[in-house]
Amino acid sequence: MTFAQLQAFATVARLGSVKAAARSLGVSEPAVSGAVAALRRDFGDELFERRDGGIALTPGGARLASAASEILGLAARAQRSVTEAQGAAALLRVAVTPAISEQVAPPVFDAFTGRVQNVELSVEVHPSTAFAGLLEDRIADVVLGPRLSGDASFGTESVPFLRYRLVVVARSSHRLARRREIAPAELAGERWLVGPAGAGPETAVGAFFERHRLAPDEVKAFPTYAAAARAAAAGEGVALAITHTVLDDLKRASLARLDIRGTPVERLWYASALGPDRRSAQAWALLRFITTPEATQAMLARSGGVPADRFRSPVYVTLWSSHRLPRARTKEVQS
Amino acid sequence: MTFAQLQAFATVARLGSVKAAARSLGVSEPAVSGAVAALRRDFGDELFERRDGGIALTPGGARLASAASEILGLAARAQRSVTEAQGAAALLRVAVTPAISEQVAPPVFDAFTGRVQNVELSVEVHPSTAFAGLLEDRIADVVLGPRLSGDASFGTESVPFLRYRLVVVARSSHRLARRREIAPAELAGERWLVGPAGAGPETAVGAFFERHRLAPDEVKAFPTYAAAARAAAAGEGVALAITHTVLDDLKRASLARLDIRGTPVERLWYASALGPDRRSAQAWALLRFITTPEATQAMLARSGGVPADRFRSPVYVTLWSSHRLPRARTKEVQS
DNA sequence: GGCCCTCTTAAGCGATCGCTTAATTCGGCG
DNA sequence: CGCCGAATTAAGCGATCGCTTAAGAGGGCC
Repeated sequence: MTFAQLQAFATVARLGSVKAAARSLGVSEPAVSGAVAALRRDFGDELFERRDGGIALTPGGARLASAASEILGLAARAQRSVTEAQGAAALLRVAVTPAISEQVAPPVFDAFTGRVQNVELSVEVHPSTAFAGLLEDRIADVVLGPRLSGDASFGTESVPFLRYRLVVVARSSHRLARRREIAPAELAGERWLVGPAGAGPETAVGAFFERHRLAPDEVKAFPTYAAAARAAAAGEGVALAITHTVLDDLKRASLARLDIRGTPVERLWYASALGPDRRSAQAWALLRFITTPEATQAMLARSGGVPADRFRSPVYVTLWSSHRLPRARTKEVQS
Repeated sequence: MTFAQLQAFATVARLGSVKAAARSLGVSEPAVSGAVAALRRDFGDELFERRDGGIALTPGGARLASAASEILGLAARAQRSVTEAQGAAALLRVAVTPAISEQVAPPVFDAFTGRVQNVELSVEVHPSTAFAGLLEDRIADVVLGPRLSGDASFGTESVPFLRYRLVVVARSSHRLARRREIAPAELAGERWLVGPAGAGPETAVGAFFERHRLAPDEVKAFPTYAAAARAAAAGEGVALAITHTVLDDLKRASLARLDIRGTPVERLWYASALGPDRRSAQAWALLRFITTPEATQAMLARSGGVPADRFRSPVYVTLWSSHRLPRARTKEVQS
């Protein structure tokens, strides 16, 4: 698989004809046909077949066409981005959990880039289970989320940067809203409204379930934590929320805190990076900055929104891409 | 630029040493060094330099390392995805606007995949300005959003699938909440809360501004439309909202509709695809389905959330990637 | 300076790429 | 059937790839 082959196939898929693709690329027909033949061998898939005048992509061909477009787009972007980077700002790659992405990242990164000169941030959203690999593979310089667990933390350093409290919330008219000291088991029958990360064991909700041996039969995931809280306010169920993000709703009584025993749950978020000797100057700066009162201030200020122009900056945010980390497998990838 | 070269460089960046990378890849040091040298020539960037024992990436090198990881990951995923697709479901690639993505896509796609066998959906979020190119380049089979404009619609077919109304909303205690027949100009001084698409001319908000010659000096963008509505309920400003998504808030009076002259604004969303002869069977199916009462029903049902397991399915969602569409430029990309 | 370690350059070699022209196969159509 | 357009296969050729071994080049460090 080469870039030229992908380019040829992508063009064929786009134009729906080998002949047209050859013309468009300025080469002969067999050149294109040969490139496609090579891909066919590689993938063991016909990719497309002739069908009444035009061509019809096979399922595999459709996937490859999609991937090829993406890869070529990325390659072209890389070209631009590298050449534009001559003497430009250093790139600091940060990975965060979905919760942090929504609830504290925008203001704190805003403050950071305002404070530190010559840094450009790239933020990606990943499940915390991937964090150790991201650091080790140098795909991220800093990760923000729960502390790296046990053996995964080898060679890394974590500093806590924010303490937060989790409470169970529901609509004010909820049957448990006026009760005191409620046993966690009473929540068993509830419908749980969770964020985009779901309720897996690596999430705060999952940990809460595990701790209290809850196994709710109804869990509904929302594309954002704000949407989950909103649904809770609408009476659709209960949610585990970070206190300072729902202060307003509690005050306005559109949400009520359920007084579950064992809550509020206190937790810490950590900033992690590789060891001091394997860490860029920018990573140092972020680790220093994120523990300052200024950063804490920014995170606790009720946000949820960012200025329009800044939000539209070309920050690449990938949600739940089922992204396999690249391993050293030249032969397979390249073949 | 070849995959092998990218692999070599990514490994060097990851391990912080040419020697270690060579060992890891199972080749000699000059092999790795040579691959990096080729990239250096291509990009005209040093990529990294020796720095006290290890190496330090240049800004360009950091960008390339990041891009290389992504490209290799994508390539590996493509391998898997194509080989897994043997006799599998056909892939239907749909592009939607941010608004549709949040407010109608989940239930309708849910209903569609439940109805139509043997289809796998891939949904990407793009600004509607990119739609014509996505169809023409066969990156998307169907796009959902505003009608394709004038010359961009050549060779395509659009069918309207949902009529919706936009109203201006604010907190119930807003100074304009009890007024009638308000002149749009009175909104000039307000702070506008908009969705992730911002307030560009291609958005509904932007069109509203233009129509009434409003040029608000304060526009705040939120990562979701739900968050913007929530902020409006908190009194942070006014928002343009789709009526059926805020029915609950209006009923509970946590939001009030402002009776601006010219509102409600009626608009239509269209499903567009290439002409009938250049369209896959799956695209046909979606275009047919999306105009059925069943689909309309699904879209209007108040949602905002999707079942947990389905949401975690490997649907690739890209938000505001500043993704350049690939053009036929073999020489440059491949060099 | 001398030594070690790491990265880079040089020279060379087989395999593959990417392209060409020419011939062949495939499918629809009168 | 015979024709035609489109796609593929075949054969060949120069350039590049990707790798090797061998020989420089550039720093720390004693």
